Order: sequence, then C-alpha cells, then structure tokens
Amino acid sequence: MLEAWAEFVRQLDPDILTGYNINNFDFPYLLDRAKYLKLKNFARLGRIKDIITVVKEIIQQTKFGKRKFKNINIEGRVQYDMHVVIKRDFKLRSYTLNNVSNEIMGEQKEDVHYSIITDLQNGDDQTRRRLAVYCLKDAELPLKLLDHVKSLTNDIEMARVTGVPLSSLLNKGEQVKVVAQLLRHAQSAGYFIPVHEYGPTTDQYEGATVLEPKTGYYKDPIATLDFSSLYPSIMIAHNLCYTTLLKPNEVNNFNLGKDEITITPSGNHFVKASVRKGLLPQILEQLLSARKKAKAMLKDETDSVYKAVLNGRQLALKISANSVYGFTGAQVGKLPCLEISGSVTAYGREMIELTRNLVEQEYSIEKGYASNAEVIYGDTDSVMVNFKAKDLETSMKLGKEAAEAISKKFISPIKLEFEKVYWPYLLINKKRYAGLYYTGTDKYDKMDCKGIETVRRDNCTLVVDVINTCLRKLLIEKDENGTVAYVQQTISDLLQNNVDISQLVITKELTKNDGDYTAKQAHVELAKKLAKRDPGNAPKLGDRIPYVIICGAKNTPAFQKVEDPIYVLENNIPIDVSYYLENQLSKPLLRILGPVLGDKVESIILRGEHTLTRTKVTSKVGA
DNA sequence: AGTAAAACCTAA
DNA sequence: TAAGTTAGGTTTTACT
Ligand SMILES: Nc1ccn([C@H]2C[C@H](O)[C@@H](COP(=O)(O)OP(=O)(O)OP(=O)(O)O)O2)c(=O)n1
Repeated sequence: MLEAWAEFVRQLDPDILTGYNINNFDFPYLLDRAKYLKLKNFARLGRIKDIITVVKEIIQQTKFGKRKFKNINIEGRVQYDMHVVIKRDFKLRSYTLNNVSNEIMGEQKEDVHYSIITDLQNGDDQTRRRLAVYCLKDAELPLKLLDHVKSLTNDIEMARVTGVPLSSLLNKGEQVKVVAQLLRHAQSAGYFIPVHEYGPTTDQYEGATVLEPKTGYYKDPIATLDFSSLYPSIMIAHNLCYTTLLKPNEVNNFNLGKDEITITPSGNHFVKASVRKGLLPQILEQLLSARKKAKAMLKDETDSVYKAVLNGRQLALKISANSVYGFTGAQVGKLPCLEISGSVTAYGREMIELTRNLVEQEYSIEKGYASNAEVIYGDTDSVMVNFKAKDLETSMKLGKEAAEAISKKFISPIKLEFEKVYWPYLLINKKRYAGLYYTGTDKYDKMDCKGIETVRRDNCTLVVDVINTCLRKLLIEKDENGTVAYVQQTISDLLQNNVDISQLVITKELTKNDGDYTAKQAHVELAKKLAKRDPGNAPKLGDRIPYVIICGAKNTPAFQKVEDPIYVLENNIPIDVSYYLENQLSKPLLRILGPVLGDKVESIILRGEHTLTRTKVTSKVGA
C-alpha cells in the first residue's frame, strides 16, 4: 500500500502536498514505516530522481532550552501544512483538526483514538468501515480547509511581493521577507549588505506612547482618529534607511546643507531623499501599494469568504510593512540599526502628543466651537476624541475635519484619518475598551472589544459569554436591570452546577519546555499528567492545553486542582464552581459593570440571595 | 498579608 | 541565513 501510494505521488507529480500536521507526524511516520518494512522506492517522493526523502531531526541546545524541529526534503514540492497555516492565520482556542474544521467550516469528524485502530482493523466489516470513514475524513478535511481559507492565493501573492519561496511563509518568520526585499533592492542599487556579527544585546529601546485613559462609560459619541500605517509612513516621509543614516562622526563629511539633513527627535541624522533615496522607503512603498490594492479589492468584494481572504492579505501585508521597522530594531537579527527604529518610535511619540494638543486647542470654545474637545485616550497612532457632540453626525463631521486639518501638519505620506465613532464607549483601562463601532450614521457596524475577556483565549467560554451578553445588554439594549438579572441568574446556575463543563474549559499554550518553567502553572502540570497517562499523545511545545479546575481542599493552589475535561466527565469528578466565580467571573464582571452601574455592583452581583444556594460536593483532591 | 516576579495574551 | 518591535493588564505563584 505504501509503495503504491508513493507511485501515485510520482505519477500525479504535484507541486504542493498538504495535510494536517504532516511535517511533524504523517511524513515522519510514513517514512519510518517504509524504512522498517525495507521498502526500496517509497522515499523517492521528490522530483529529483536520485534524491531520497529523509527526516532530519535537528535539536539545538541553546541557553534558553532546547529547540527541536524536523526537516523533510521533498525536492520540487512544497509541503503546505494546513496546521501551520491555520495557526498562523486564525486565533483559536484549540488547533485540533476537529476543532479547526468545526470553527471555520462548521464540520466535524468522528475522532478515533489511535489505541483502538488495531481493534477496528481486526474487527468486522462494520468496525473497518468506521475506520475507513475516519481515514477518509482525515484526508478530506485539510483539503477542504485549504479550499475554504484560500491561503495559497494570498501566500503566492506574498511570495511574489517579498521575493521568498512559498515554504518560507510557513516555516520561517518575518525576517526572511525583509532580508529578501533588502537584497533585491540593494542589488539593483549597487550595494552590498554587510554581514552583521551578533553582539551583546542592549536594553529595549523606548517604544510608543499610550495616553493615560480617562476611564469611564461615555454616552456621548467618541471619534477615533488614526494615522494610517504610522511607522512605515514615518520611515518614508523622513527617508529613514541604512543608506541615508549619517553617523555622528560623519555629519560634517559630505558638505551637506542644513536643508539636506533631517535630525530626528531621538537625535539621529539622516540625509533627505533629495540627496539619496533610501532602500527601506522604497520597499515600504511597494508593500503599502500592494496593501492598498488589497484594501481596494476588499472594499468592492461582497462575498463574505472572499472578503475574509482579502482581509487576510491586507493584514499580512501590513504586518510585513511594520516588520521592516521591527527588523531594524531586532538586536538578535541580521542587520539591526537602532538609530532607525529609535527614530521611528520617537517620531511616533512626538506625533501622538502633537495630535492630542492640536485637537484640544483647535476644537475649543475659545475657537468658536460649542464645547471643549477632550482626548480621552490614545495608543501609539490613535486618539479617541470626545467632541461632546450629542449626535453621530456632528462627531463624525468634526472628526473628519480634524483629521484633514491635522494631516496638513505632517509630511507626505503621513496621514491622519478619521476612522470611526464609538457610541457608547466603555473605557476600562489602557488597551482595554469596548464600544459600538459606527462608520456610517444609520446603524452600528459591530460591537468592538479590545483587550477585554471577550477577545482573550486564556479564560473559559463562560466568562466570554457572560461578559459579551452583559456588554450587549448595556451598550446595545441599554437595559441595566436586565443585565443585573442575567448576571444573577448565571451565577446562581454556576453555583448549582447547572453550567455545562464545556463552558468551564480554560486553555493555555505550552510556551516552554518542561524544566524551563520557574513557576508552576496549571496547564503545565496537566500536560505532564497527560503525558504520563498517554505517552503517544503527549502535549508538545506550542500546543494549547484545555483544562478545568476541580474541587480541592481550601487554599490548594490551582496547579494542584487541574484536570483534563474528558477525564472529569468520564470519572464524574466535581468541578470547583467557586473557583470559577471568584477567580474567573467576578473581577471581569466588576470591571465591566462598575463604570456603568456604580459602586453598588459588588454587593448586588457577588453577595445577593442568588449566591446562597450551592450544590455540595463530596469528593476532593489535594491536601 | 503584602509584594515582586513569572506567565499569558493582547494592542498597537 | 533561527528568532520583526515595545507597551501593558491581569492572574497566579513564589518569596519575604
Ligand atoms: N504588529 C504590529 C502592529 C503595529 N505596530 C506599530 C507600527 C504601526 O505603524 C503602529 C500602529 O499600528 P496599527 O495597528 O494602528 O496599524 P497601522 O497604523 O500600521 O495600519 P492601519 O492603516 O491599519 O492603521 O504600531 C507594529 O510595530 N507591529
């Protein structure tokens, strides 16, 4: 069967091979079996006749733990692993093929644990049928996924724009793209790129400003002004590049006039484009123009699937452009230049400050406006403005006007844009807010949440659902009593064990190898337990581990009360519902409801009658 | 009991 | 060519 499959591959002669986790599992497994069975021709999978496909397992011992990865050579064919694509392009709580297919396409397969495969094969027609269906589905779903997310189209575009092979887009980072573009532009301009020796890394340099938020619940419309592609546009406007930098000792070497040199807010010198146009600005112009095209197509597209594809393309190009800046600040990278990255962020800090001041000075009673505009928050390249307008139209009009006026203060292509109005707007903290997002005056586009629990993957879905529902009730329905009643009912349900366990599953990523952790973590402890129970399915670095917190003696730390949700179901283990109330639900609820409902919230939510009936449990773990 | 540090994830 | 960047909130563990 294996030989026939390999022959099938050779006859079909595909450019691209896909599957789910093929690089880490399927190919190594198949090649291993073929070797064990002494199959002569199986490993001839590539397009070069005499090159045999082998698995190279590379283990690098670094100061910061082990780095393990497998490399499989299949000449002339791209290994386009959908597991890698999905992890890169979608932010999900779980990346099992089953969950991914379900979330993205609404399709599921029956899971068959590997331990029963032999039994199914040795059973009867029915069990073999079950196995066959499972295998077919396993092969079919990755293809359907590829067809659905259309990542190949975007990746081919990205490969063309940045000049890297397709496979690099899956197996490598942003740096290769920047280097490839630099090489391309350097060659045609007649430069060599120096080889950079890795030196000692200094401290992080200073980044962007986050304005102190004036927290609270705003019933007035809040206009948002935002510099488009801030860092790339700074680099283009001021011609920041390796090739335009004047080191302090070079400033006087070239007989340059004052008007031919830019001094950045961080005190670095660069020549203007009139003297010599930088490479980085050229690269950025190309990336931004590709992004602009993608955005234009997105605007005209009506099909929701294609919209998502184009949005993905636009986003990937934006990250690549921002990574050109990031590359210059990457001290463990191929060509760091902190003069560039430090100048970029310094310009950014100056710009957000100036923007805030201009808005507040110009849109004031003193200048003839109805009220004093107030910048209530801003992050890096945006300001949230309370023009104190009572309606959307006025807020939008003032926002557009301000964006246009302030843009004129900056060099092209720097541009401040009016993006949207939040109405109402709940500002909880830096990087934490929610609001109804309006781009037009008739209906809100969506409820937008930043940083709060509804967009985070490290809490249980009960918290997500409750916070989401509360926000809807408050921001959309404006029903404060209904919100309180809903929260009380939910807490009562939780305490009486009426919440489904699937809503209580928390997932966290395994970010280090065991042994590199200095503090015990619930999901890490569970991962170790799972590895013991089922070594064949041991969680690996980068996997997300789902867990629930079960009952234990008082003061038992969470990492000792952690258990596999399936194990809990199978063994009827009691869940620690008060953990979910006290450690998962209560604080997020107070943060959301506090600004809207006032100080009374805590007593209403956490100490009302609805908290009195609790289901008693008997079995316990821990001390 | 109070606080520093670790860990995670997100905004930009 | 191994690895874009910094800022920041929140929860949990470890330590005093
Ligand atoms: N992954 C990211 C995102 C952002 N930034 C930096 C560079 C950006 O210029 C700035 C502002 O980020 P935004 O998310 O607001 O995005 P842009 O301004 O780049 O693009 P847009 O045109 O969508 O506003 O923050 C970054 O370095 N890396």
